[in-house]
Amino acid sequence: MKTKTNVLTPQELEIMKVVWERGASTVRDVYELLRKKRKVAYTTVMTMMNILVDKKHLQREKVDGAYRYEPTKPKKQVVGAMVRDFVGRVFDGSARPLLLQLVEDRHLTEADLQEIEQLIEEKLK
Amino acid sequence: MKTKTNVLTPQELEIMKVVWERGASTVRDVYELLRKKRKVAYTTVMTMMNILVDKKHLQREKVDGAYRYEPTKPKKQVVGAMVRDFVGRVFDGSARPLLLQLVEDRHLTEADLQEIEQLIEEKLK
DNA sequence: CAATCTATACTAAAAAATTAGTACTAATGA
DNA sequence: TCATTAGTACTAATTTTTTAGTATAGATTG
Repeated sequence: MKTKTNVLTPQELEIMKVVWERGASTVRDVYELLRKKRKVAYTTVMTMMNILVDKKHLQREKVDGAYRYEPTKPKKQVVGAMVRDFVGRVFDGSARPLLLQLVEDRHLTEADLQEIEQLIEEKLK
Repeated sequence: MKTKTNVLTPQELEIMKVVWERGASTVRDVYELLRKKRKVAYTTVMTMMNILVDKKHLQREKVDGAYRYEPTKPKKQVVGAMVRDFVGRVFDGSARPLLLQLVEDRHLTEADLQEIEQLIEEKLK
């Protein structure tokens, strides 16, 4: 079975976020955490994690009888790919309109804006 | 059939982009355009456009026998919602890390950066 | 050791997304 | 007017995503 995009689906992302945060984890670890937020079956989490192994987002190894899953790629890299995919699809690949939207769109505090400004100045230097 | 997210799927977005660009369009209009880029059946486009009517992204009216479909909401608004959804899912709702990524991530020309800086300055004033 | 619990494999099914075929109707052009 | 074509309705298949049940093998404990 071939996947169309190499980008994480929402549920896959949800699990990856847990594993990035916790580091190497068992299905149970992830299950317990997700369970706090919503109803989900243990086996569902396992299926998802195994799909993520298929997709090379996780790798697993047996430690003391139980499998431990860990990310194959750092979060930054995967999220970066997701951002590029999103910018590609929604803004035809140009980040500028997205930037403009974000800056306009009052989702940022003054401190945020100042930090961005700083960064831009550094870049422009 | 209930949809989980109210956000456009990739294929839906592809069609919406055409209709936002062209304004009120027939299935054939959209079909011809998409066809230039990839193989797709006329009826596929129609199905998608009717799904988009169900989802209230398009509305249609009969003009001279043929249906013409037009967006119910401006592109900016829908894309804004997509950005918010994305930021919510990927960055837990905070736009700042996305901004930082984009600014760092060499997808921007110097001119882009200057424009953003301008905007930020205005905002901060 | 038998009962129980845990992790995993195997299986599968519902829901959503994507794609498209077939048949019917209305317009049109010869 | 009749054959052809364009538009539409109706229907449905395939793929992907999401969710989860059942069975089994190994560990655990009373």
